[in-house]
Amino acid sequence: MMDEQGRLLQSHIGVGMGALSGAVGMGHPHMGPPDGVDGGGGGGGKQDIGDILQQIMTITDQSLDEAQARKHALNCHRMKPALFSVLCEIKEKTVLSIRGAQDDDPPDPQLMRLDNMLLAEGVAGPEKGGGSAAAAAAAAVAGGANADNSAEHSDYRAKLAQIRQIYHTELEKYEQACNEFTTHVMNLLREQSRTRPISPKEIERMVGIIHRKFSSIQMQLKQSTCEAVMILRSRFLDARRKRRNFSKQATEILNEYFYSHLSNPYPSEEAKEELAKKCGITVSQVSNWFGNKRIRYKKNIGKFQEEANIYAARTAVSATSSVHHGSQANSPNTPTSAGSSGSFSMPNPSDMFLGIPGMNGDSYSSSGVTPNIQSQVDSLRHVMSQSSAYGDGMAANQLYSPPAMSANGGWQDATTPSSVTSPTEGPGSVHSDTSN
DNA sequence: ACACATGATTCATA
DNA sequence: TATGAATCATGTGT
Repeated sequence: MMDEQGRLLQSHIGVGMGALSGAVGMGHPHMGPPDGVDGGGGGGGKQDIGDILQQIMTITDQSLDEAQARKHALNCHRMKPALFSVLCEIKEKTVLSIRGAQDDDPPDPQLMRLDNMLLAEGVAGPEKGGGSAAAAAAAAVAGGANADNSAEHSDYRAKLAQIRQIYHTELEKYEQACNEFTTHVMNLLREQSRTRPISPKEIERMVGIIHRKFSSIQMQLKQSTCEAVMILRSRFLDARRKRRNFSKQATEILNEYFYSHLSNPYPSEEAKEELAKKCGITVSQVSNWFGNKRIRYKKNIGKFQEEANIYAARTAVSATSSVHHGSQANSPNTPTSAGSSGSFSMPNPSDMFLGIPGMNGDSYSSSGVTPNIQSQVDSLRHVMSQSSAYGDGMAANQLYSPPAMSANGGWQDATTPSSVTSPTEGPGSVHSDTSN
């Protein structure tokens, strides 16, 4: 094709010069073509074309004014539309063959993914609703807890809103820039289409290219927005980074259970679930809590003595209200662990009443003892151990050490295989009735 | 700023 | 797989 064009030009070079000036001079809209070249003689038409092409070729050599005038003249030339369309066609063929295939744009799966995610996160989509929905979802993922997450929620929401705003601002900016640029290019091309072969189709294609470019930029924006949201989410959800203490109430419930099952502080799955429900935390949080509690309690029972007493007394009192002796135990004295330290400090205090591995037949694990009784016993054990002047731990033991302890051989014995008192169990001895 | 409390995670183990 | 132990990382009180 180009060859043809070139030949066309070539063959007419030097021939048309004379006519050129004429044609240029004639270029007024209302003026007809120079002479009777109308559709007439084919040779004349060819030469005409050659002239025009020549003019186009040399237009850049002209001074600005001259060129402008010539442009105008050319635009008004009667042959212009035909020539233009031919050139467009030629160009179309060459250009299209180069990159025509890629025209159809399949919906980029990645872009769709990003869009979906942004929508799900509430960054894209409708105004506020999405954001809160996302926050709620995040909270749900966070672990069902709800009690006092509101502060966190608002924090999360605020940050999300920030991201959202930036995202929209940027998006709008891109959109606007894209539109501006598109119209600019379109105008430019339209303008240029007067002097060079640019078909509407090509303009369209150009616009498509521009849009693609911009949408790739938008994709980057979306991608980084997604990343930001992800980071925010992970920070928000990563409880380790942003640890929140459980509510006081939850801790109470957990402690209550722990100390009332001190002989076997291993809640069953059901128990965990119930505790989780009561505390507004997850089962795994309950497990964590008990895991930590056990190990920490065992590590330093003295430190927990007071706490143990409190809870033990509490449950004991509430449970065995009928029995009239727990009261003294819960006396808020034993302030410091001094009391406990007395006898328990060095060795493991627990040994006193726990870790009675050698006990006779207590083969029965929890199965043998109802939880109620057991917890009861545990509580009382504490109460007693404390109330009865520490030096006298034995007494308490003998009175209250429950079979349950031996059941698990004393879960805390591992560290302190030390002495073991004989825990004669008088199941009956201890007011086992009421449950906690 | 510091030490301590505490929930979570990791890894080894039975 | 549940647990113990060590550890991390943050919250909290001083």
